[in-house]
Amino acid sequence: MTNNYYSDFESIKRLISVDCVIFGYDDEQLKLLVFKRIIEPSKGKWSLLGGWVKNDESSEEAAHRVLHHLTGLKYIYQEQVETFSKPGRDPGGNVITVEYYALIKIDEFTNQLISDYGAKWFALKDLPSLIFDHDILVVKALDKLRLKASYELFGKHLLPEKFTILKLRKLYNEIYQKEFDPANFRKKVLSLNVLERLEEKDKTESRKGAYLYRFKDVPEMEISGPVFRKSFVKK
Amino acid sequence: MTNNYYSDFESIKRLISVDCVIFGYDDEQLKLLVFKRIIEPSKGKWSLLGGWVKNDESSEEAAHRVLHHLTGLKYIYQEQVETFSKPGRDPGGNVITVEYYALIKIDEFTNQLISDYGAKWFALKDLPSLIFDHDILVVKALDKLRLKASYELFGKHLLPEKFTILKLRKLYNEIYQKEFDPANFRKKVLSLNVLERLEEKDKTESRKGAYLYRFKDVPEMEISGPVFRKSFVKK
DNA sequence: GCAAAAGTGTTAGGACTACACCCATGG
DNA sequence: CCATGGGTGTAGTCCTAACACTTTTGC
Repeated sequence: MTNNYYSDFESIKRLISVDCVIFGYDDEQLKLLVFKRIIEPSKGKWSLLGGWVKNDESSEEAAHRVLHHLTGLKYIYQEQVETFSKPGRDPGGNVITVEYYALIKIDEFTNQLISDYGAKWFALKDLPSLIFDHDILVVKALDKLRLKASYELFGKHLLPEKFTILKLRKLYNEIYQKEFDPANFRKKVLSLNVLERLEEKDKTESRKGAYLYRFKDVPEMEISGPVFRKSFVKK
Repeated sequence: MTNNYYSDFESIKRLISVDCVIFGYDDEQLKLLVFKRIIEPSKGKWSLLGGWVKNDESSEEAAHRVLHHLTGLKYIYQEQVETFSKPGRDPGGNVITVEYYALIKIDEFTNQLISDYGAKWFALKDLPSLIFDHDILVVKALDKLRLKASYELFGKHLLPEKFTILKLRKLYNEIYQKEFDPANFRKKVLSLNVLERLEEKDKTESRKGAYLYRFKDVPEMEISGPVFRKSFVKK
């Protein structure tokens, strides 16, 4: 299928991989899924989920393939972050990596798959040192995540279908490592008009009980400016 | 130098290219430099500046190399945008492209180099259709440019060393395709404290004459939030 | 004097912060 | 009845939009 106008350049072809920074949210903590590497070099050390990009697929497809294979989920939110190509970044070969982050609802898939792969969820602050330049990749993914969460109401892909405003606020607290004011957070979030209140209350976190909300079924939440200004956080 | 732990994967190696969206600002218009393609396929059609990523270099280095070769400039501002890898995106072969945008001060390099390459500056609105997926790459670069210009005072790499507030405002008008209010723009921009007023006036644009400014010599302008809110633009 | 951009001042409104305050209820 | 989160209200602050107004100077 592929033409070969470029057949003179066989010698500068390179291996392409994808690396996935997998975020989950559980136990009121933002967590990352990392893996005990099963191939050399650095076999046995912690790394991000990776995989090769095959000839007949895009990096998006490759990332989706490895994520699907791991989790069994058919839809996984993923977003391209950045591409790393410095020679020597992978001691095993001259590999270019396209980085993605993925958002997983931890409650939706079994831990069986995780243990099969020697994987483990770590809270951000407990994350061990990772191989190669993967520590940098994590920082880049977090930056992108934070940027995204500042431009649109975020949480659809990390929280369960139904959640309280408190849960959402705690997620934001985690992402920005700051305490949002409960009253102001509530008003701001509801004013965005992207949440739908259900006629159901959750009483596990308060005597009074809090309404459950879910994200409205809109194709994409378009907000033409920052959701949260820098000063929206206390102190 | 390179190990070959991955020698089983020779067959999925791919060609990597860089494509550069080159922005310039001249005649009060934001312009793009595009090229008459000199190789097949699509030889003779308009395209972005591209080049192969060699084995011993990163994509950043490759982009810098082709930009330097074109312009003769030793420092060029460039930023990675996104990576495109869909099979078939380049009819000439199975090529993965890392996209960069670059900012050029049009007055700083000769048009000789440009004509040697069959290149031409186009104002955004006059841009012809480009080969492959390059039209999409241009949109992505513009999005990234606009995002950047909303988070920090922008123009250092597009304007001459010395410029008036009017020039800066017209650049912002161009980037956002909107009319900023002269009085408010001035106050906002000066309040950011990143510009230095020179004891020099430019009288070409008004009888009264306007002070020239330049960007202060700070390593990087750190602003922890949007410079311009969405509502900063008129109407 | 007039036009046109430079530059300053002012006012109104919107958004956000901080915090007070009431509500509901399980223990 | 009290502690706790749920939820509402509000004063004050900050930011900015809109626009009036003065300045300067070449023509």
